Amino acid sequence: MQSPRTRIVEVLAIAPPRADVRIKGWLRTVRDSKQLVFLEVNDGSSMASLQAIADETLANIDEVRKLTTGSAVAIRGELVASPAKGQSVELRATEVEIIGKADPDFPLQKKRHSYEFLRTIAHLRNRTNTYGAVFRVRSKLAHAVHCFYQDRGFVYVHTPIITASDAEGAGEMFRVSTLDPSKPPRNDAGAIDWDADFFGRQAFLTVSGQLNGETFAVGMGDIYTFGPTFRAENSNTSRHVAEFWMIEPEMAFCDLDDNCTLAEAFVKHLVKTLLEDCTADIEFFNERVDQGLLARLRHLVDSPFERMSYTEAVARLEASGEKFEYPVFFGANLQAEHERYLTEKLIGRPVFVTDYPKEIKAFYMRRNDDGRTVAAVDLLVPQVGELIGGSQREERYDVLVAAIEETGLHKDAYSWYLDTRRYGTVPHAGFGLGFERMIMYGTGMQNIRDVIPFPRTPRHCEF
RNA sequence: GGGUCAGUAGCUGAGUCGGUUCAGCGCCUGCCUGUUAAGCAGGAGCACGCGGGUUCGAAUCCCGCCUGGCCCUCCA
Repeated sequence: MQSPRTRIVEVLAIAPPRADVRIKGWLRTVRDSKQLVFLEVNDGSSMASLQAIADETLANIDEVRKLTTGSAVAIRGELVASPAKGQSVELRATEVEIIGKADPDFPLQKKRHSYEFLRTIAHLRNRTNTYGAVFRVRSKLAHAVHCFYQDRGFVYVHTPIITASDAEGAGEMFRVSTLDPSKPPRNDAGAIDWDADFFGRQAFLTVSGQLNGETFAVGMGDIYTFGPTFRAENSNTSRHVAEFWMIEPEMAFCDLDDNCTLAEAFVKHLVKTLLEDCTADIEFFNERVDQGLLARLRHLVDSPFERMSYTEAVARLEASGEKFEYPVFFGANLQAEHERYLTEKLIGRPVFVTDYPKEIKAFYMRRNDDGRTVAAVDLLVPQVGELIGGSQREERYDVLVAAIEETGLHKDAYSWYLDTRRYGTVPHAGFGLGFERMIMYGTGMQNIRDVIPFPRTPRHCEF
């Protein structure tokens, strides 16, 4: 059994003096002189490190003196008020155990590295201030997601990662197969014989748990999913990854308006959690990453999100006089430049855009009475763009079948989905929130590859 | 997939009207100091992404390729 340790976040909260404090962690820096060696130890439990002082009374002081950044140590000593500036307490070591030395070529220095470089050492970057903070925040937010829904009586549903529905229209999918790609079995017609594949049919990684989630909502009431999602799009941008996490609540007896209300409460709850439970980390981001962060987060919590229809959004964009690369007109997809202008310039905070033309949205979205729009909603936020996409679902069987056929899909493939509209159908709605994009918004980090531990993007699947 | 910018020591950058590469940090050695991106002195380390071409001579000009960043498309 290993000897006990106290996490540094807890040690820093102790009122000195306190004898026999034991910590374990990794050295952020070592400053040595003739009599004293200053060891800055971080164990990931907090932004702050603990300074330990070793002197010549230690038997292994010569070894300690030569310790390099990145080495793992266990230190035992007395926690005392620090006589020098820079820290309120420090650990006067009576014992320094060298657990694991770091080779001198440890790549993390005591100075700023570029995010690009740190991505190439994603296995080590959690040992930096920035990424340590990012991943502590990520963990807290994940917990907050569950708290929010569990407190409201939502049921957490584990929708499948592997799916055979290949036509949800949410993007390119990764194929899941056990066939040998160099010599796949062929049928008489010469085509690949998917019947011989593992599932006896084509299978893919899910692009959304929504359709499965819906089936649970219309039976269990309010449900949510929270899991990985996959898109095989060749997207090379700062806000797209091939594997990301998404939260998808789905509510029975719920319309688009209720949907927006929940989404707003959800986002605000996550931001409140950040402000209350991640204070040190958020302050760090506010100082070093995005100076406007704290003000923006506080403002978000206090003010209602804007809501406007797509029709109104188009009208306001047209009236803005702004020159856009892509023209704005009813029926056009809102481009990133339009969305950014809306939320950053025109509104200045998060905005729900609702009721899009049916032609540019998915088949399952509820047809509005005007005959030309559907009950869809996107939540646009400054810096990040689209944070949430959702809709009220088409609960009317005939209308849904017509929409499937209009889209050119085969209704047979959706028989299980259509069953929910045959057996006790009810109005229901839901949305998907991109977890990484939420973290970007909450931390001010500008690249999605820097808020997920090991990002998967086109041509990148290291670690 | 399209566009655009970039690729110089381990890292961050400087250097280009073409003429034997620099600085800081890191690393090694020593000194000094309750230090804190410690300080001081010394040292090792890069022929400049790869391949062609122009030239007496190219990191610096031209062509191709590779890699990365960003933007657009896709969406979360």
